[in-house]
Amino acid sequence: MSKRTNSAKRQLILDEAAKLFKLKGFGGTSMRDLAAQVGMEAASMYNHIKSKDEILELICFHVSDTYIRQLTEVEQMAATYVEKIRALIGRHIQLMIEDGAAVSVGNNDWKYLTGDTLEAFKTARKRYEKGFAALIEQGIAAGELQPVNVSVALFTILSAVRWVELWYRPGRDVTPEELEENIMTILLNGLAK
Amino acid sequence: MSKRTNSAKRQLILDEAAKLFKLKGFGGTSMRDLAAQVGMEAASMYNHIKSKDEILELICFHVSDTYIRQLTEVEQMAATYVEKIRALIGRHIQLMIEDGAAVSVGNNDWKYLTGDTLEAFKTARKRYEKGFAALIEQGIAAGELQPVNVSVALFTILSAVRWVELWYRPGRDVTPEELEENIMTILLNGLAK
DNA sequence: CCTACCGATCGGTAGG
DNA sequence: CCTACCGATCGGTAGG
Repeated sequence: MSKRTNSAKRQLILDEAAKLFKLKGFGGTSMRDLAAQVGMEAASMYNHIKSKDEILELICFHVSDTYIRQLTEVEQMAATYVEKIRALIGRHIQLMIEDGAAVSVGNNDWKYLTGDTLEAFKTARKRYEKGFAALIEQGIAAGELQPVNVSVALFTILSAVRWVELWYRPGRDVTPEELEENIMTILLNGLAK
Repeated sequence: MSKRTNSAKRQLILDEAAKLFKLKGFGGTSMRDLAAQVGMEAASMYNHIKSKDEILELICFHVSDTYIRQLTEVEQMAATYVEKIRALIGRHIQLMIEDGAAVSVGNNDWKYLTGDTLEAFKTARKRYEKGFAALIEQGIAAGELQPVNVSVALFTILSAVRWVELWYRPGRDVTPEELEENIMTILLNGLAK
């Protein structure tokens, strides 16, 4: 039971850290800020985590692991390339709605990682990008997609979806379903009539 | 002549600051880092700028002023809404190619602004968003655009374009013209055939 | 989980 | 434009 309590505290620290990093950036968040949010002294947090850097690592790799798992799921689907891309974008949006703070850290604060950890994160991200790019490339080759530059299409999609994490709140007048449908319409069918 | 020299140094400080903030974030960049990049001691920079916060302000408002000027230009064009939106997206991409570091700071580090300055920046950004949204809304009303949610379309476009600042380098195998054309195709005509 | 504290580094100033 | 330095705050540790 003490173990369950400890790991709950640890998770609380990670969750609050993600929120603060999103709000003020990794560099703009002090361990004293975080401690106040969690409800303990800064020194006490070191019973649950090793360092400020470890917090950043855990959040970043939680996000990149999730992304890669989603890619693997979609790759194994029996579907057209358009359907696969649609499924991957959908999962992307879903993750932002469910875990926006962590995604924000993985998008913006990963650059504060150092050494091997930084390299490992970059590698994970590149792997995801390559997998996504392959879907687009095959979709073009199969005649399902417009013959655009693959890199441009990839980053336009990944980027187009990013604002959700900054914007979406449960109180919005747009439901997650509408949101997903609207974004999908713009990216796949275009805004113009 | 001494005035010209001084303001050139000041500009150099601002340019190097934008690059460093983009690379390491405002919170992760020290005045000593910046001084080393500029080629003087930290203390000496205070002959050219008032504070670290002033540097951030100058960069952020340079960007927001440019955006608002571009919006005004486009609003005064005699053209269809689709053409206006196309023109505004084009200017957006152009600015990122020409002044990517400053745009990055205006996108990511504005949150380190404080007090009235922070409020003024938020107001400028909101003004730009409202102007852009109005173009989309009128485009839908005129039957030129798909009847999507205006906020979703606005942020999808603004966001879709943001990766250019992270990705574009003169050495890329894509020219600025191709880049613009490809992004425009995806956003306006859609990726799917 | 806290009090007390460490060395390092921060943004910025004084004085020349 | 530099040397020398300020008070404040940083991430983190010792010891209980």
